[in-house]
Amino acid sequence: MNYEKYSIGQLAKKTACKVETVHYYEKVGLMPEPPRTEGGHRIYSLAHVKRLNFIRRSRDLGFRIEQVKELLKFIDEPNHYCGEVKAMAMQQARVVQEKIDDLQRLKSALNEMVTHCASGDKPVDDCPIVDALFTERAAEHY
Amino acid sequence: MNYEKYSIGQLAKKTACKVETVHYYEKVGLMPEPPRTEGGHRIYSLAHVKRLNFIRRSRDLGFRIEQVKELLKFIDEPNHYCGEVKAMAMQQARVVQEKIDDLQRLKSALNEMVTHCASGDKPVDDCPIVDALFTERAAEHY
DNA sequence: TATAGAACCTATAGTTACTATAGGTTCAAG
DNA sequence: CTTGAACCTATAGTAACTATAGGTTCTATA
Repeated sequence: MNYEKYSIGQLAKKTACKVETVHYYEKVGLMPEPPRTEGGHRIYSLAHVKRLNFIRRSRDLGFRIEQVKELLKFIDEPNHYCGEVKAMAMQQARVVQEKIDDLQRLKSALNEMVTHCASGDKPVDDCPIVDALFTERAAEHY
Repeated sequence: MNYEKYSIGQLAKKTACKVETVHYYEKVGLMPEPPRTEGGHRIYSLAHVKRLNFIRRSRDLGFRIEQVKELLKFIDEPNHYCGEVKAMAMQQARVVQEKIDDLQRLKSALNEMVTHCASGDKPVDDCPIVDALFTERAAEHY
């Protein structure tokens, strides 16, 4: 009962995705080349809406385009098991956790700098933040 | 007593920065054009080492190149006060906190998906993770 | 001093995941 | 039938580098 057709603009609106991004996803092979009107305009169906939702959600979760391709392969090809998808999700969770840890360290460093800079009315050459930024880096000792 | 001179390769090693990156920083105006040998090779001094350390550390802390330029302006120009630097560090700490929050949400979403996917031996069309990824997005309701 | 090869030089292209632009065509409403 | 929104393709731009090509200079050793 759902044989609705969509223009690329309608597809984009339904998926909170820009038209140019849909073009781009087609170019890099995430979205298939859809049928066209006589005049050459793309015609999409509900399956395309779902697929684009999948892609956008995966991207939002931090999967890179190549990873999204792998996820889509699991869906497009028969004989794949949920475990493969689960493994990718777990791996992605680990990657995200590492990014969080990095950012936490970074924030601590910034906060510490700010705390040491009590007044803010010193000239810049006396600023503890600037001092900290000039500190030589670990690589110094290679 | 420190009038040592460095080639670009030595500078790069001392700052854990690639030679190409130094070229790049010069091109975009973070590093000054240094004196050259007769043959055209760049000659750096300790001041350059310090400046590059400052740049790299700022970048590591998540400042964008344009922000690093502003920080350097505070240092290069007279009559700036520590407070300006402090304000930028505090702003940067806020930006970092926002990124952390985003990633935390993202990780929760991934973990929740993984938890719902108990066994992993189901075919992909039954996978709760795939289901979740197909879920239509908020923008649907625009 | 001659020479080999490491290090340097410039300029350009590639990376990621889009976004923006230009210049032209088609569609749909009135 | 006209108008203007939406569409089309192709190309360039974004951030912050990294990599490559093709050529020159420096420096250590014979």
